[in-house]
Amino acid sequence: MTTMTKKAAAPKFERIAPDERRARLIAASIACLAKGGIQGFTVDNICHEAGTSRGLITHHFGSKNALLAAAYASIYGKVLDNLDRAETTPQSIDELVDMMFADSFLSRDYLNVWLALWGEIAVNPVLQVEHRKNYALYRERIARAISAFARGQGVTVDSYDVATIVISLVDGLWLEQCIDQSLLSLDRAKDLCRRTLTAVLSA
Amino acid sequence: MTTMTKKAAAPKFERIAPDERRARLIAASIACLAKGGIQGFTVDNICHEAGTSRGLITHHFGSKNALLAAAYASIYGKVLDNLDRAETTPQSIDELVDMMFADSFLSRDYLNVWLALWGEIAVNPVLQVEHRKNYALYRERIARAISAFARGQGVTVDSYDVATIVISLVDGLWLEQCIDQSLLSLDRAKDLCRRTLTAVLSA
DNA sequence: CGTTTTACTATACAACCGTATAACAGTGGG
DNA sequence: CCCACTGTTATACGGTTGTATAGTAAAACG
Repeated sequence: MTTMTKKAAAPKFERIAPDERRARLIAASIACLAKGGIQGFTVDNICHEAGTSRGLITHHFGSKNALLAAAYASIYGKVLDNLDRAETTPQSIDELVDMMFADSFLSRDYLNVWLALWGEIAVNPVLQVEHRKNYALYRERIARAISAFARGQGVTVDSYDVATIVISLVDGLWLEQCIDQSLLSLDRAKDLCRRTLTAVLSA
Repeated sequence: MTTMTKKAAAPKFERIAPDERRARLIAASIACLAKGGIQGFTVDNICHEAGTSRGLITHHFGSKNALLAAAYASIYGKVLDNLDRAETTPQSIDELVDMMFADSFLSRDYLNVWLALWGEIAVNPVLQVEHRKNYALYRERIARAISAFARGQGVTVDSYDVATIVISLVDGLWLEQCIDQSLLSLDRAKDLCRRTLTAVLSA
C-alpha cells in the first residue's frame, strides 16, 4: 500500500535482446567452469551467476548441453579471432612464441575452463563435434604461420608436424601451470617453448 | 520350500579382505572415469561397476572424494612403478621416447581417465595435494633419466628444463590423441617426440 | 559351539539435478 | 490504446546425488 503510488513501478526484470542474453549466459557459464570445473556447470550455478531465473537456459539454448557447446565455441572463437587479428607473419621466434601464448594472459581461471572442457570433450559427442571443427582451424593457422616464418628464414619444414609439436607443447605447459601454478611461470613457459622451437626449426 | 534342503545355504554376499575390496572399488572407479569422465564418477555407477552395494565406499574410504584421491594415487603409482621397473638408463633417444610412452599402451580409456582427473585437480584441493606429490616424483625420475642419458652422450643439459619440455609435450600429445584419436597415432606421437628430443638435446 | 567383530546390505534422507509447464510482464505494431 | 508476441519468472516434476543410519550375515576367536 505504502508504495502504491503510480511511480513508473520499477520493472520486475530486465528484458534484453536474445543475443545479448545469450552472451551473458555464456559468460556466466565460463565463470562457473572456472570456479568449479565441469561439476560446477549446473543450471542453478549458471543462472545465479548470470542473475536470471532457471528457465532461460532452456529458452535460449534448448538445453544445458547446447549451452556448453555454445560456450566452447565462444572461447575457441575468441582464440581464432585473436590469431587473425595478429598483424602479419611472425618475423622472429619470439614473435612466434608470443603468438602461441597470446591467449594465456586471460589468467588461470581461463585455463581452468579449458581443462574442464577438455575432460568433457572426450565423453561428450556434441562437444567433440565443436572441438574438431575449431581445432582444425586452429592448427591450420598455426601451421601457416610456421610455414611462412620458416620460408622467411630459408628453412623448409613440415609445418603440420611442427605445428602439432608446438601446440602440444603449449597445451602441456598450460596443463602443468594450470594444475600447479607454483611449478611454472608464464615467462619460463615461453622460454621453454622458444628453446624447443629454435631447436626443432634448426634441425 | 523346494530348495529348503540344508545345503550350505549359498552366501548372500562375498566377504573379502578390506585391501582387496578397496582395490576393486578403485578399479571400478577408474572404469567409471574412463566411461563417463568425472561426471560418471558417481556412487551409484562405481558400486554397480564393482558389484557391491552403495554403502561400501563410505565404509572403506570415508567419502567419495577420498576414493577419488585413492584412485589417482593408484594410477600415478603404477606409472612410477613402471618407470622404476624400467631397466637401466636409456642408451638412445628411442629408448628415452619409449620410456616416456611406456604407459600409453593402456589405451584410450586410460587416457580419458587422466583427462577427467586433470580437469578435477584444478578445482579439488584433495586431488591437488595428491598430484603435487606424485608429479614431483615423476619429473624427478624423468629428469634423472635425461641427465644420465645426456652424460652418456657427452652433452650437458639442464635436465629439469628438458624434462619439463618432454613431459609437457607428451601430455599435450596425449591430450590431442585422447580428444580426437583420428588426428594422431601412437607411432606419430612417438615420432614427433623423438624429433623434438633430438633437436633439443643437440642444441 | 557361543560370542564378538566387522564387512556388508538395504534404506532413508535432504539436497540438488535438468527440463517441462504455466503464468506473468515488458515491448512493439496496429 | 489495445493486442499479439515473446522474454522472463516461478514452480512442479521425477530422477539422481552423497552420506548417515540401522540391521544382517559371515568369519574369527575363545
